[in-house]
Amino acid sequence: MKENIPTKKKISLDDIARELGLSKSTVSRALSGKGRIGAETSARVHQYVKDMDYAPNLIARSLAQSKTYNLGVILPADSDLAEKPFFQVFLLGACEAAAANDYDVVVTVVVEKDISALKRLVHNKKVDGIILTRLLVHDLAATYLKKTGIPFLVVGSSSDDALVQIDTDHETACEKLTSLLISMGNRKTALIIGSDEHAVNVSRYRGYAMATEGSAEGLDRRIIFQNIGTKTAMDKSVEAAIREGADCILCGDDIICSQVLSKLNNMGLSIPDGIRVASFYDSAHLKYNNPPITALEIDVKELGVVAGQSLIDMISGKEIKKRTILNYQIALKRSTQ
Amino acid sequence: MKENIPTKKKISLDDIARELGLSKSTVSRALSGKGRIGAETSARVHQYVKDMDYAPNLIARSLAQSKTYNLGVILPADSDLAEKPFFQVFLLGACEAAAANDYDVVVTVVVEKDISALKRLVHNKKVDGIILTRLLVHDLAATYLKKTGIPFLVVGSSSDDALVQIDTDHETACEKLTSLLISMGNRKTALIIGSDEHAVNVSRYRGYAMATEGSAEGLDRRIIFQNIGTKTAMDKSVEAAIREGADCILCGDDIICSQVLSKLNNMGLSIPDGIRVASFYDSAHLKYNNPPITALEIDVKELGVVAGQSLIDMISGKEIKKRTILNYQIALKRSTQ
DNA sequence: TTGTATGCGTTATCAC
DNA sequence: GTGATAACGCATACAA
Repeated sequence: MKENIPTKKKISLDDIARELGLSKSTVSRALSGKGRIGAETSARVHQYVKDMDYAPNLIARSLAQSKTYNLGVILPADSDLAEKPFFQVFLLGACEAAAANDYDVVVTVVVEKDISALKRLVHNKKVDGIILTRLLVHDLAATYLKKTGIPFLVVGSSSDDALVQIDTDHETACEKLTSLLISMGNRKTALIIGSDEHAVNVSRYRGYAMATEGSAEGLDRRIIFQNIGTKTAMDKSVEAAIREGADCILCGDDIICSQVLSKLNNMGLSIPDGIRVASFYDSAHLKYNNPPITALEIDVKELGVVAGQSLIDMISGKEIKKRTILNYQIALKRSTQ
Repeated sequence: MKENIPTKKKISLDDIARELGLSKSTVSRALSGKGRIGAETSARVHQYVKDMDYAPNLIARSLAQSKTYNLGVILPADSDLAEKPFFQVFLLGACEAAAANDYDVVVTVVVEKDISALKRLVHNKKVDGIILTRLLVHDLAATYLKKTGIPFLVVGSSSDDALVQIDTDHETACEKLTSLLISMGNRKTALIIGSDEHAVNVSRYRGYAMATEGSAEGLDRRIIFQNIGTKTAMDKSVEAAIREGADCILCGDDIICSQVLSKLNNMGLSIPDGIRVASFYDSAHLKYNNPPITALEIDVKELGVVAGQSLIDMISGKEIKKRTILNYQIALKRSTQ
């Protein structure tokens, strides 16, 4: 009887073995390449597998090896972060690295004070390692993961040597940008920045402080606005900065910057004539603004790729650097000229 | 309440059974609740499990049941979409629905013409069902998934009855918004919209066309700009719209809108006095603009929740509606007054 | 109600 | 080089 109908039936190692007159283990070795295997046998198996479009059952492999070939990426769901493109672009990068290594990415969401979803993920052993995409100064997730012993890394900088870190050097970058702006003639450079519970904002603040402390005018607390989260707070900060005679406003990130721009526009201040503006983080939010905004440019997707690859290396038992620093660029635009 | 020290030893059904003088299957039934089980036995098992912090091996369960308890969410990585907050917020919603049902979310990335990552995901059987977060007019991914037989649904609207769809009724929404603007006195309402390869843009265009065709002025092709993707093209479109005497510009989405706003600002046109502006999609990009922008408001996170829950229902064999339509709101703001 | 036996599809450890 | 066979941990049809 001729069978022209392609059989949809899932085919297993057993089937292949039977069909080829071999044993399961031989077929397994032929496919994995591990252990000794005859050249001709291996060729036959590979040919058959290709012809029949054999799909190994990864679940079974997982069970046998106690490995999931999944990476966990933890995203913050706090409302102020939910729309930040950083996390999405990072995720794309991580997916790219994962796919290149035949891993997949499992996404889990946490909020600052509730990491139950993360605990569930670990408890269920659904991933071989975890990436924390944002680091808090007091980070529940990082603290928890350290105790579990599961391989993980954080995107961000910390003085905790127990953490494997991948980050841009925000502190140095912000210091350089701030210094540059001061050297360009801005005497009173204000800072409007988000929550100092976020490690990245602490780094940014430090960079800004280093630069201003070294300047002629020195650091002026009256034009520093930290923990700014709401539109109202930003508006007030801008007003206060102007009142104090700021000639330049540095924004902690892209979201803050676009709201500052809106407020300045509202106040009838033109950029760069009325006031200069720059941002410590770039994104599409700012890219097409008129005038273009001076900002730190970070290759976030690359950050995701590097983080994903590094985590896979950790899982594979390779030694990796405790701290990986990626490059940035200072893009001077018309907003500060 | 004392913190019990996490026991490192992995404990299995066998261990519990031995410890309690029961059999594996009894313990299994006690935990799953399936089949008959004595009340007292069940209580004993549950108590023991709680005390010992037992974590069932989900991989083993997957193998036994041929179920992964994973949802696949397919994200587009095309550069023009990579930073759109829609996908990120949707993903958060999907994760929420998944977590509520003890599922996890596996994210995979595709581009328009390359769905190899999706194929790998399906081939590897890493998920029980799939959500396509954007629908193209000629959608490779949807076509492929139909052939595989795996449960899946699309976020978007299609005339293909074979697709399970979840969407906002963009067509009606855009028609209503356009009609409203016309009725408010805008005689020449221009449209600047993205690729008509995206199903959503086709719907939006149809809504716009329906409304303008029914108006006094009728539909004017000279103020319709489709397939606009680059900043340059947007600038040119805005210029052309103004040249043709447009008194209002409708933007296909938030990204287009923010760039249109930038261009208008550049041209010295004030809103709403010089020209009116509205957008077919809202986001944080627009939320804090000054003046506030009239736009369609969609609860994207809720869309993600509904999509996730619906997919789980499909997987569970429940009958679900072929087409689920979610609500929207027309938010009239100062930009069109 | 509970226990026994078997299957899920691999990988790994041995002999041969 | 190759082939039985035992894990891996759970679910389930069937027997008791």
